[in-house]
Amino acid sequence: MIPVIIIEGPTASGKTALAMQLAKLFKTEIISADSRQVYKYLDIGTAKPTNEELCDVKHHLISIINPDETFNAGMFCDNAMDIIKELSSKGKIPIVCGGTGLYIKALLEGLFECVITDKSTRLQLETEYNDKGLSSLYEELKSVDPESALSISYNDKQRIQRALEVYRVTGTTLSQHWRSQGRKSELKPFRILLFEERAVLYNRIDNRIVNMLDAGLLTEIENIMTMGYSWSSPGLNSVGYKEYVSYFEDNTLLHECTSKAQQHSRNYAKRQVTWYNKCTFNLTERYPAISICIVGDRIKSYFDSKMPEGLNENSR
RNA sequence: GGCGGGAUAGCUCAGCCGGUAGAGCAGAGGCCUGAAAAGCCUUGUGUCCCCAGUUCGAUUCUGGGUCCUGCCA
Repeated sequence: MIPVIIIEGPTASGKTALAMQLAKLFKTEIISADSRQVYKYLDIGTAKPTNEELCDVKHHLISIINPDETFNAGMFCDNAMDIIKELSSKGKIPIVCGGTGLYIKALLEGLFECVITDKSTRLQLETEYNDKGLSSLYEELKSVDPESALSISYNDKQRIQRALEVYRVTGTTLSQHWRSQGRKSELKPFRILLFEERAVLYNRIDNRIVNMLDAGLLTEIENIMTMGYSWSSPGLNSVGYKEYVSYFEDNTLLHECTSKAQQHSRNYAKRQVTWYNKCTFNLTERYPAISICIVGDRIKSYFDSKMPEGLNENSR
């Protein structure tokens, strides 16, 4: 079992700052579990660590793909596991830090075996959706994989298409894949959740968006467009960016876009909190109230006998 | 000043020929197995601006008021 420290929490809860402090304390590196920070050039709006922080502590899975590329939970797991093993072999406890709950769940619990690299089926399903409508796709799912259809809403286009895609490509239903999926995790995680009172968190979020503008968010967007990317690039479909389409394209007032961005960030934070409600953590704390020394000790004693060879010296 | 348009849920607005009212968004709660900052589910009693009139009954019609707003001056 490989020890890893995992830091989770809703947006603007202080994950980056805590990760920095723990990385220094344990002389280790950080693996970002963030579906947006993987994008190059989207720096300000995704609240990436600052250049200074990136120099200070080595970060992984940040700025690794272009705005017109896609990333997913499977790619995250593959990449993250490689890095985790590498760090672990050097006697370091990797710190996984990020707000993309699915990525961390996938890392800890695994995904079923299904590698779909060809995008033609997905495109085909999109065509069928446009031609015949969602209900037709849902009917197909009901006949092919009634079990999955039962748990997927007839309105949930994304999941209906996904379930059909899996079936068409692999010849096996999604529910069957899940049933035969193994759940052997190689990781021994120490999970930390950063929480905050709703009102305080919302306030932080609102301020953060304003600070992003001050930090040059609009210029960042203009630069990305100048590089040849467009609003249809997957990376730009992110909270804190997509709300500004109308500012650039339709002359919508800046403050209207900003208040939308704030609103969507709050919605996002709420969804994250709901997700975390059913996860179990070794430590639940507020930032910056959290004491690094105490957390450090808790982590050390938790891993105590599970430390890889040489780790104890490294962490002192 | 003249001619219009409007006043309905926190916000933007629907309400056909009169029977006390709904959508989207927000808010609240929840779901989540390769798009997850995505996607989805549940949840809507409010002086229908005020006053009078017509009517068995008015948010809905008529008259008067008040306040917004557009065009012309």
